[in-house]
Amino acid sequence: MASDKRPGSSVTSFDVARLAGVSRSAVSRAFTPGASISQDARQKVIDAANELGYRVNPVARALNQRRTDLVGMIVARMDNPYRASQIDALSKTLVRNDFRPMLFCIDEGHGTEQLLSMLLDYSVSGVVITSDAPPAEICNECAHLQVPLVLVDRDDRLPQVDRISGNNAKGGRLAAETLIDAGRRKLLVLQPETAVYSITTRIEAFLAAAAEFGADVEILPVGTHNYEAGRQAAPAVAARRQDGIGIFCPTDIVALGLLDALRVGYGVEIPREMSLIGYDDIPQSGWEFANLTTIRQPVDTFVDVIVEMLKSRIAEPDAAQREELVDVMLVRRGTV
Amino acid sequence: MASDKRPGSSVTSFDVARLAGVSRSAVSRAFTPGASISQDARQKVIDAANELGYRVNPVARALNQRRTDLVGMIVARMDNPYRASQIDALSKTLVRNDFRPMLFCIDEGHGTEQLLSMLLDYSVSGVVITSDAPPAEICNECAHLQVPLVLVDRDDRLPQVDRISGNNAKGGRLAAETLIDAGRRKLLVLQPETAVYSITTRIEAFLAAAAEFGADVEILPVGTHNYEAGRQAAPAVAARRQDGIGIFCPTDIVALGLLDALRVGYGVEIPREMSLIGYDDIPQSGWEFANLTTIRQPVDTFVDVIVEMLKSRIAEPDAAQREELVDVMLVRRGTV
DNA sequence: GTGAAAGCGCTAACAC
DNA sequence: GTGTTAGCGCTTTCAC
Repeated sequence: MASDKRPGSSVTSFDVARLAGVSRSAVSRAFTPGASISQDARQKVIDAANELGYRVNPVARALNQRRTDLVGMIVARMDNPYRASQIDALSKTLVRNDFRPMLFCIDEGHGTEQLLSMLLDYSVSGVVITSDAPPAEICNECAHLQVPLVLVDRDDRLPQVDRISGNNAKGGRLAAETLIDAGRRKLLVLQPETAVYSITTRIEAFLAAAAEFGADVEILPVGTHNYEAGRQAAPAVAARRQDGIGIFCPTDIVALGLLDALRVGYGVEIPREMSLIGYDDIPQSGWEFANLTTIRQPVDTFVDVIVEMLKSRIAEPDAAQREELVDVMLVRRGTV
Repeated sequence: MASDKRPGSSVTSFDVARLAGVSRSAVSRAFTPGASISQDARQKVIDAANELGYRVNPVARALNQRRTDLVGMIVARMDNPYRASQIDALSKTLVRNDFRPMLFCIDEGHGTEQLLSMLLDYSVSGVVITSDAPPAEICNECAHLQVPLVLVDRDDRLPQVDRISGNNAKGGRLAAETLIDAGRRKLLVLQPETAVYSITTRIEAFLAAAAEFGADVEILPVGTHNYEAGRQAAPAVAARRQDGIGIFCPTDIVALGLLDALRVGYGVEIPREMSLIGYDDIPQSGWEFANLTTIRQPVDTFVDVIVEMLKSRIAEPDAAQREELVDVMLVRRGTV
């Protein structure tokens, strides 16, 4: 039988100790993995705790361990469904691993300072930055204070700051190969001016592969990476509909804007007149209107690795910086 | 000059007190709005604190106030862009109001028990439930433990549990009026089997208004409320293309699935052959392929009210239950 | 392996 | 107003 009285109420380790006939230290030890306590004592404590509905108070524990179970997630561009799905998965995985996710959404490096204090003041167990433009200042601060930090799709290389990204190099090359396999010899790549590490890497790999295959590549700058940016590129792209081009958009959301505007606004037939490939495999890419061929980044693997990294660094704060690459795969649909 | 030494480090109220030449209580008071302290003393404390880079330790504070600044956000269906935008906005607004958002994503009432403990153990300042199927058990627990709770688009009526929803009644009626104004006399509404309060209310209002205007209405059940459900309804809807129907989808994401499948799979011309109206105004509804007429729920107003409710209830835990309705508006695009 | 005692950093009563 | 005194509930030396 569990808690009989107001649950979550003020039953303390003291109460449990008394009922179990042990000291408060014993209670503490019973709930501390790896603590030095006899099997017998532990069982008595557990029983008493169950009877009283006791659970250790994480706030009190945090106060003297100077560490909470909180993990800060810093994220920008939540309007990109890919980000939303990352956060969704990450939140669930953190909880499964006994962490408590805090969510900080930012607008491109805005409100950073306040955020920084917040995280540090709460002595979080770790921080995950999944943001295009996270202030380097936070990264440095965390590294400095020994707060485990995982950077997602970022290229900052700081000692003891772990990194994870999709295999952008492979993805970029895959995109080029796919377009070339489809017979496209003239290639076009949309490059957001606000391009960040992951996108830049994809594009570089794309260019390298294109060069290798002897294909022509042109770069078309676009404002940023969202639907609107892709849409606005449509006139320039439509102007080249005679060329039988193959287009690479380093983010699905941009590809979708372009694709949509191309078809609706210009009646361009894809893939008859041109081929298009995106990156991320967001749900919308599978929608009928889009049916976009793209490169999938497996979100679940991402988050599993993130949490694993967090845990290892908590265990070994001084371990060498780690860097993981998550495999990507081609998702063939109808635009190539 | 701010923190000069390791910031966020172990500078305590004691250090500040010494430097300012006051007691630790004075320091505490200086950082407690409304506390009884002289302007002079406060200033001395503030100065000393700045010099030392002191910030009150929220964990320690939480321990004896038995309340943190944490607010739990419980959310399901994060894959719906409307939800993602709500969370994005809510997270930002909470931070602006000195709360710290924790995010718990759930899969339709899964993993609830663990979640409940979490929130209570951390003595959160409040909980916001933006989830189609949040376990009533959590609601009861919170109400019982005096944890401020705001229900978004839910109909559970518990004492001291505040509620907020869009004006679904107005929205449903608006949808009907819009369709009828466009000359549609035969109406069709897609009703998810998993329909929840907000959706049910919209549909009821829609039906009532339709009846009032003497229009025919048929209800088409669909599995749930996501893109796929809308898509699967396409054959049944396409079968009625001769009838010049006006369709109401109580959620944009469903409308988009239907619309997309109708056009791509059946070549249905909208709004020539039929009219379609959605609900939520998610970004994708403004995309070229969709250009969906819909009912907008202003996310910013939503979150402002949510946070305001949280604050008032923290101030007055025993106040009467409140219920707010956020106004909605018609967004005319091209599907009606 | 176990208990006693001493905090973690802060706030809340209570005198003054 | 202000300082003193006690805790908040837990973990952690340190003896045993």
